[in-house]
Amino acid sequence: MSKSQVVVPRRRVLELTPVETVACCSPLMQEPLSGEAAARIAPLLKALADPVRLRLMSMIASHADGEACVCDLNDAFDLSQPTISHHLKVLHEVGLLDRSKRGVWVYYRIRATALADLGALLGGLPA
Amino acid sequence: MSKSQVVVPRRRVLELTPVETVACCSPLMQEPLSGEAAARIAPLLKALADPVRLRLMSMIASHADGEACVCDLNDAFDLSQPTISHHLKVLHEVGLLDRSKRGVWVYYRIRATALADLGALLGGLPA
DNA sequence: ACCAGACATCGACGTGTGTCAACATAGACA
DNA sequence: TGTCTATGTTGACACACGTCGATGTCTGGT
Repeated sequence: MSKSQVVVPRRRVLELTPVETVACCSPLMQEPLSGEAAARIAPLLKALADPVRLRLMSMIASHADGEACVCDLNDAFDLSQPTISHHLKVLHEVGLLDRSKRGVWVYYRIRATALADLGALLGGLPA
Repeated sequence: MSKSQVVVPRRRVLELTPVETVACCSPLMQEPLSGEAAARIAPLLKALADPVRLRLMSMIASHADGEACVCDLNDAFDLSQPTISHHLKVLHEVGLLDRSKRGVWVYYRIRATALADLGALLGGLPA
């Protein structure tokens, strides 16, 4: 469990992808969400709220090394390459996927903390 | 395949709200999601992937007794009554909210297991 | 029976979203 | 240089979605 993954330190004040701003919030059930908090979290859920993107996340996450090449993902769906590229972009823009280019190939990797934070927010991780 | 997509995870054969069919699935990261699994889960996330509905869930959940009257919810937003009613319907239809009418008033209640299952699915909580 | 209040439903409008074909870009290699 | 392959981008389309005003449906009280 010591795999190299970028992982962010605790304290940041920078402009970050939306997912970075979620970890702060208490579980959904504890107290009413502010309008701003809801506006920050909703895009993350919206990014996941698509069957194709859900499968993409799942395929990337369960892939060896936790990353997957676009070429592999393309073949797994009966959709055009631009469509897959679009979905990956959506997931990347909200901060759920990291993107790294090696040679001609592009690899996507899930941000472990992102899903964990979202899950905790919904399920109320007992900790 | 043969029937409609009833797909019983365990023993249940009833017609159930979509949320009932989620609990069976292993965390997102464990193995690639099947097309059908993704198609079942996505609507749940889509229901939550809206700032207003997120706040509605949060307000209901954090309310005393875990339920809230529509009249209270209406006042908390700067939206028309039909709009709130619509959002509540969406959440109810996917099985995230229970609905009970007492007198003239309608009360909505969170399905605790629903959010927990979703959270576990995303965050990997091994419940 | 009637009226008033609490919610739901309907129809319509503007906007957002998933998808594709066509095109653009960027490495690798001869 | 030029060509091939892997991805991203653009423009366009149909469809879904959030919102509203108007209307319908209950229920309780007068």
